[in-house]
Amino acid sequence: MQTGLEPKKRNLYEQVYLSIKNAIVNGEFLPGQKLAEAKIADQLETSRTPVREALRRLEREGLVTFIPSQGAEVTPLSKGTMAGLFECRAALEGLAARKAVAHISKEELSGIEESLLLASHFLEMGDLKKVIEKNTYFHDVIILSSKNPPLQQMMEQIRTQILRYRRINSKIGFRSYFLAEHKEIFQAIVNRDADKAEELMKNHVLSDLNHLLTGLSFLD
Amino acid sequence: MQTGLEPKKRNLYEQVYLSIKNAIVNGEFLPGQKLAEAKIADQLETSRTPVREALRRLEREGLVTFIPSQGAEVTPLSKGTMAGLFECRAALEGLAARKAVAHISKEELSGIEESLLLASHFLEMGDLKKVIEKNTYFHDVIILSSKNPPLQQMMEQIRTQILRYRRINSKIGFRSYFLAEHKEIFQAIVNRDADKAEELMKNHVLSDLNHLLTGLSFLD
DNA sequence: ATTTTTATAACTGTATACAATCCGTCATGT
DNA sequence: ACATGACGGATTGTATACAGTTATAAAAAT
Repeated sequence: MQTGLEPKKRNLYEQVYLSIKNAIVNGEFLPGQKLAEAKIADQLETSRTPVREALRRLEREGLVTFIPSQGAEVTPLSKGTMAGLFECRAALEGLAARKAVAHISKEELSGIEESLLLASHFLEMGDLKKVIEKNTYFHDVIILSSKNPPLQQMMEQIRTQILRYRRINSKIGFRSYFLAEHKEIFQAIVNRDADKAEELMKNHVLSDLNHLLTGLSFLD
Repeated sequence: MQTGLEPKKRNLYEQVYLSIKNAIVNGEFLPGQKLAEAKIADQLETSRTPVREALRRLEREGLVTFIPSQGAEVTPLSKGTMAGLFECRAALEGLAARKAVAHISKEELSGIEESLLLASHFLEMGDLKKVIEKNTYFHDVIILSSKNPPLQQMMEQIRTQILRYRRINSKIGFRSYFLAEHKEIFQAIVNRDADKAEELMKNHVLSDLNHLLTGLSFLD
């Protein structure tokens, strides 16, 4: 629906998709909550059609679960699912690190190097937001430099799902040694040691899982 | 659309989904072919709505690609994508084998053992259809026994995509030693050797990739 | 009081109508 | 001859109407 006053937007369904996605990841829509199409369509001042499409796409990403003839609900959270997601992430991101050794470019490498320095800097400054940003960038580059599109697509799905688990216990600070681990992985890639890069990345991810698990005692 | 004569079907969209999926995997819809919603809706004697939903779901599984404002097309095939898919499969199915060591049940184990014997039998008899069936069963059980739902879901997506590449060169017989590899993996699981099970499974999958690549010289 | 039945409301699933966009063709001008 | 632009057809994107199903709750029966 276009009122004519607002700037014209193409891809209405994309907007709807992003709105719902944010609402879920940020916890405005709670796990298990029912998502009635008409209600959401009203809220976003659009019709049911784009909402349906958006919900289907979110189902694809695991954020929404469809129950036949009963509609969609926000996918519930569980420790078991989280562990499963992290195991997959460890396997796939380990693979990404391995492939990165062969395919990463000079520019990508120096991008990582710079981000590591900046992360150290922001960590000293206590700017956690920026630290997380650089942390994410590190993983972004390695996944991209794997030059494996199916891998990238799967990792994107996994990461959005994992984000929900991070958000619900954002109280937990991050592990102090994650930055040292990043530097080690970086070194392994620079040294063209694929086995080591993969192994370090796997452990890094699984260590992240353990850290997160300690803060989620109330789940399941 | 219901004529009243046919048996009543719920989940019309499910039917549509399966029809299109089969058409793609079996090569009736060719890679790159444009999929006009209205045309398909006519063919299947339904309306555009279920077709749209089915296409979105197929997009999720990588069989269909959407180009904004231009609709859907059958995802093209490429050697690069195939290699990417197999690398992911190797990583994830390796993980599955590792987890199976910890989680597989007595029944699942004897199920595998029996299927291996049957496969040997059918191989001697030259019943390739049955051999492939037992082959698939072997992988099914291991993936299931990983007891990791996200892993299972991803593997399902990967396997349907890979199926397309198998179909286009079904001329290639399978490798004679795949059965021996299955037996080795089975032994590693029985012996509770997680490292070995993972390693063997990875190599098994990558060997499958190499075998398939030789028959696809015309791709890309 | 508890259970069963029935009616109604709410919602999903499907069909169709309408609007916006894209693509190709043909005409016009240089 | 070639580039440019306007028109028309086809197709996607969106809205809405309608049908079928499920859930809810009130009424009836035990």
